[in-house]
Amino acid sequence: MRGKDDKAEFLKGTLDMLILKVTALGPIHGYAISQRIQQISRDFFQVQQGSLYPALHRLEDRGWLAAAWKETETGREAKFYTLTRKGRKQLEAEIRHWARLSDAVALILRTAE
Amino acid sequence: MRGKDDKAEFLKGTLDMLILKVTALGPIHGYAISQRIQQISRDFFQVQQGSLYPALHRLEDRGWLAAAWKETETGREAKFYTLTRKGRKQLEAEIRHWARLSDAVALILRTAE
DNA sequence: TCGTATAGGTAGAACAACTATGTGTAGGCT
DNA sequence: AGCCTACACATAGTTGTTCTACCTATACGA
Repeated sequence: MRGKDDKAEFLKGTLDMLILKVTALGPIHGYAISQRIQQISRDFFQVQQGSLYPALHRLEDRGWLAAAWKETETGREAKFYTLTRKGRKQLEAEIRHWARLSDAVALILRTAE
Repeated sequence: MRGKDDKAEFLKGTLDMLILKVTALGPIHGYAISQRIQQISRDFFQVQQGSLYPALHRLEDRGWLAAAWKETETGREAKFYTLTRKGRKQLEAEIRHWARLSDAVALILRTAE
């Protein structure tokens, strides 16, 4: 069941940016974040729970996300995460960095043999 | 001196692909690989020697690069690395993976707020 | 003679993501 | 009643890449 073709792992460092981006769309709880990332990426990314929750705590510790317990639409308790002002700045910085990085990679991959 | 604006670190996993790509252009020694990557990426990537040599040994161990001591144009002994057939396949796989991954990231970053 | 560039390398720390495992509720199937 | 899946949170321990910091040695120019 695992290892279908490629295992779609994250490049270390991208997960934080993607989580911040998804929370920028509105308050959302952890489990839904992983579903969203999977859906939007058309099943390319599958966020393991052992990656998700440590990442959320990390982002909260850094003051980029704020957490609060609320009820979901299905009546269950869940921790909803909101992007802080600091987190928004961080997200913008990470997006800029990603753009420059992927441009640099493209430059190298584009060099003819 | 370090930490000018962004420190241009590698996303873990990209360095191997970039090294393979540079060796695909022809036999080249380690030190020159790091120069090439820096030049082609317009100084975005700076390959530290503590990243470079472990990576080269890793790639050689996996059979993706073959090494041989030769003389440089300046008359010094250096280890020249050549991409093996297996390494070329690996490079192609990594490029495909990178394309899909950066597409998936773009999908998420593109979602409107 | 001293510093820089070239050329190779290792040791140890940091850190993120993974696998595996745990808790507990709710709902559906047999 | 028993079992499975989905939902929702979480931690422990391992793996692997990259980093900083350090080491050797040659060649060249100031």
